Amino acid sequence: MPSLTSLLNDRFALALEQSFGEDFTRRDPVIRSSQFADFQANVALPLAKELKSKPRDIATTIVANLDLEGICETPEISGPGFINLTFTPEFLASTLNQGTATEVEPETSGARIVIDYSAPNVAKEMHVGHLRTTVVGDALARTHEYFGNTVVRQNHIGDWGTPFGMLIEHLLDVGIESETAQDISANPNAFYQAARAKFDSDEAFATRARARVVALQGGDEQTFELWERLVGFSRIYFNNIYSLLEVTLTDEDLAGESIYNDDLAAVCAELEEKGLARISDGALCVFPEGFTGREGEPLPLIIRKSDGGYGYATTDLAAVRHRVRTLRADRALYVVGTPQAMHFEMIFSIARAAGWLPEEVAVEHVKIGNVLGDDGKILRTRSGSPVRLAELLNEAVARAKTTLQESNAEFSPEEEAEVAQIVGIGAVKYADLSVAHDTSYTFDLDRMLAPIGNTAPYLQYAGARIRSILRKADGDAFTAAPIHLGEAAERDLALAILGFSDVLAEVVAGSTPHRLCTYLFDLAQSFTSFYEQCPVLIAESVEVRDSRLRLSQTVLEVLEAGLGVLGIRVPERM
RNA sequence: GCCCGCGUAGCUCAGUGGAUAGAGCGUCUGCCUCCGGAGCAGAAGGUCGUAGGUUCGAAUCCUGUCGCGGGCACCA
Repeated sequence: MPSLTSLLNDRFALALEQSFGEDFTRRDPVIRSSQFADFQANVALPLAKELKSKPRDIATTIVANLDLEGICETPEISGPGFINLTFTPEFLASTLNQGTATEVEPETSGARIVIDYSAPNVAKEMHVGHLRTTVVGDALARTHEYFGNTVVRQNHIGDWGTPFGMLIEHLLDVGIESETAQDISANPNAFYQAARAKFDSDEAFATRARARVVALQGGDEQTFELWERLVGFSRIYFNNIYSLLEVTLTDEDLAGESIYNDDLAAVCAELEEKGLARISDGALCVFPEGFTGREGEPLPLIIRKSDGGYGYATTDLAAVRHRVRTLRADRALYVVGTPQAMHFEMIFSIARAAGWLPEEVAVEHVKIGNVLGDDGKILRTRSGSPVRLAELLNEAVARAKTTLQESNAEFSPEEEAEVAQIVGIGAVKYADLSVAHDTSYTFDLDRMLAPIGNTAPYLQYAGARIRSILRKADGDAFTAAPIHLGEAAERDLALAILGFSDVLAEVVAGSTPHRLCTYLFDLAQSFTSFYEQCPVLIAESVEVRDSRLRLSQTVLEVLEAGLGVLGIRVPERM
């Protein structure tokens, strides 16, 4: 489906050239936002400075040269520099009749996008903090794929480093085949906390743990096998959560810290060779330009600790290198919490300086804001521990089920469970996606599951309603019928449908899934409004009925595609 | 102390230098003889923290200031 904004911008570029000469054809697009209702074009901005600010005259000149025959009503100058455009129903209808609304123009797609998201820790519980990076990252991955890009998912799990000494020793203590060990895959925190407690209180254990870290990093075979067992238990846990969340991550996407172990020495050596790293207080450090610490002194990124060990900074540098060199990224997204902002600025800056990150490769820290409790602090349970993700998701599904039971619809137990899953999980994911990813937001399960407002259930309900209509439509002869847009509500709905490709491109360009949420909510509202005003199945004629059926079906396609790239399903009934 | 981010309706949040700053929730008023009322139509509600500056035009850009959050040497 052609993008309405690019169509208009082409026409405007032509009019600008005819009005003021070639210099103005390569200006910024005139139409920037996709506010299709009361389409407004602002033409003053790119010209004001050169033309001594006579916006109304400029607009008049442009309108005189603007050819929108068959697309819009006569353009109207509605203020200084403002041109009002209204699409004709015929143009909208014929555009809809031409093709598929969910089709994407392949011009800008085809890039390789590496997306780093989720990143839980081995032998640790996932909490709400992981929820957002997982959900947002997965939505971005799906959106890029839908858009036609190749996505390489990277789940940068915490599977390496000092905690593994104590975890492995604890595993040996409780027995590799013991129930306690198996329990990691269901309840990892218990295991981790037990190991931690022993490490803090038992000096002999702590000594063993430290020795075990050395053995692990030194490549000791038996230690490595124990480590693999631990990771294996956790993998089961991760996959259970991912499956509950309906997230696309698989074992093939696992790219934990451990895989960079063999690169760390080389990373350090290369930085030293290039004169970027030097020893400071016994540690090998890089001092990237523009970063200062507490006393205004240059701030180091420590790439090799004074004890010879490596920290996460080195791992992240190795990861950048790997993503460009081996994974051949055109663009890399790091869907990671906001507190890491400075860390990644330093990493990216050093990677550029070291030549690992060429100019043409874009890297982006997609900052994930904190999830807060209603006290405005990071969400925790009453006892002060982070909220367990599994519990939270089960609660959402349980509440969705209760709502279903209170509704009029009759469900079989299987169907009820299925729909509760779709709605409950969809609600949580949508809540994470519908606010800008970098702002922190207040967690409120009741609001997420509300059937009204900008929530997943509202959108799903609109979809289920359309499905209900289509089920009763008795055949699909209407799919070949032409769409006519007689009513204002129909025209508004058509305009909403045609905004899909623009929004999708915007989400891909700016990593902003919440824009898609806003769009879909607006679309669903346009549909319910249309639904109230325009009878579909009981329309006055077969022609109108078929036209409206097809319009409804198109809305469903867009809703499903849009929610689909967000990782949310539309139930058959709810 | 320095750096980064935020401050928009009672609440939760959008807002890409453009018109009279928008949604949702909550509140209030209407609407089921009719395809699914988990809905729809409408109303009230704002000195965009604050003081300056740039601009034809500022919630948006710049400077100061107040408040909140986060970060700042061997954890990740």
